[in-house]
Amino acid sequence: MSELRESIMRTSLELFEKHGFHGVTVNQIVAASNTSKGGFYHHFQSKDELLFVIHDTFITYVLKEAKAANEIHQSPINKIQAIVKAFVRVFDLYKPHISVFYQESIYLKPEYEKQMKRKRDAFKQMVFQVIKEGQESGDFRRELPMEIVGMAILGMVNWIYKWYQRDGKYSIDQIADVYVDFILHAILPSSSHQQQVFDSHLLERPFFY
Amino acid sequence: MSELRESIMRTSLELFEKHGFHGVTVNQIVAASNTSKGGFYHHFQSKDELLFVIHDTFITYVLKEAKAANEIHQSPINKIQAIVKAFVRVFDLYKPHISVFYQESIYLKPEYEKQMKRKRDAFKQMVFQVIKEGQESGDFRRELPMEIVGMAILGMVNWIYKWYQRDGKYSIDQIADVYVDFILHAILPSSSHQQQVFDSHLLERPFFY
DNA sequence: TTAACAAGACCGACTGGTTGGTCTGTAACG
DNA sequence: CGTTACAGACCAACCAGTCGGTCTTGTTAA
Repeated sequence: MSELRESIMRTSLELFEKHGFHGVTVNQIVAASNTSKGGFYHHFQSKDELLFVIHDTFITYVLKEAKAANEIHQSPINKIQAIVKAFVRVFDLYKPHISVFYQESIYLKPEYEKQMKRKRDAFKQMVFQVIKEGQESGDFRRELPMEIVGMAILGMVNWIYKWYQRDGKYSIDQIADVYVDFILHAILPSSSHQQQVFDSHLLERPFFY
Repeated sequence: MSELRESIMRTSLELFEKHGFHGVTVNQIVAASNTSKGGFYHHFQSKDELLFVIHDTFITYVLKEAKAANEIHQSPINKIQAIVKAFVRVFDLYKPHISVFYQESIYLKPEYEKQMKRKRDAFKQMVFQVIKEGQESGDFRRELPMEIVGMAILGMVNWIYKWYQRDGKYSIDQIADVYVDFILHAILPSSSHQQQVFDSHLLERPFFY
């Protein structure tokens, strides 16, 4: 790919994360990328396209990871574990993308917005499906409505972009493990706790206990 | 207070929620509020002040509710239950405020931003404190780091603004009850589950079980 | 080897439209 | 008659996007 194109993306990502899409002008972007208006508009149709590309980069990755996690494992317990772990880890790789994604998605042009919605929904449906399977197989508690549990899980993970910092107190893997433990305790029947928790990777990696 | 001022706030809130702060011009606001530039700037110093007032209205309310819930109850279990319930219910009352709050807070002017941060932090600290108390008293599991658990809870609740709809499948009280159940299962020791769940209000209001 | 040409990459002054905010005027009210 | 509440024409700044032009790189043919 083009050197300059990559540079513009990296630079604008930082700027957008700090000041928001509307808080950054194209002139600022080209200045920070050591290029010009001409250079910018040679590689991007518009400022909006730049916003879209940022969105697409990250959501495409998440979707791919989730599909892989879903196919590799059989039981709902292992599936949800793998999806959550992969999902949480994404925040270490793509935090700037995600910040922009959630802060500015409202400003995507309709055509772009449609594409995003399709991919977002595909991911959401995968999570819902796993929970449903788990409830039907009896691995998960049946008392809790699948949709609310699903949104609770998506919410607690998505919110990570608001507070996670790479040099913070906890590593992304520690956070992922706590989240998995938290979620499994919440959705597994009480009787299977002991067993399940000890089966999980939490014992293999006793970071902070 | 002034009739017009309230009208402007209501109207702009709807517009901001739908199109974002930058997607709405002052002219659109005054048109939708049946007033004029003069009317607007008679009541607000700037468009930014309007954004601030929206933020402040909601966060002040949340803080008040949380303090009340915290003072009324003694045990960490009841406290966390009450705080979560109150917190979730806020999304029914103030969903537009909250949407704007989380989407556009990045654009607050520094002076406004400072005030917001103080109140947000105060709320966060209350949640952290309750979890800490619970872990120290042995009511909550001690294996999970308080900060991560706290952010998980804040995240799953905060995310509600992305999907909750008043005329949706589940009422705000149902959602609140599921969240409380979900959280308590996650943070209570396994042994106390049976007991706790039956103690909670979940049995008093068997909506959908 | 090199001159001629083409095409893509990049430059930056300029513009047209938009937008937050101001200012002068006026009507209602007490 | 002064003060508050509002109206609406106006303005200055800003900003995404354009456009004519230059520079670089690759290709072809003599």
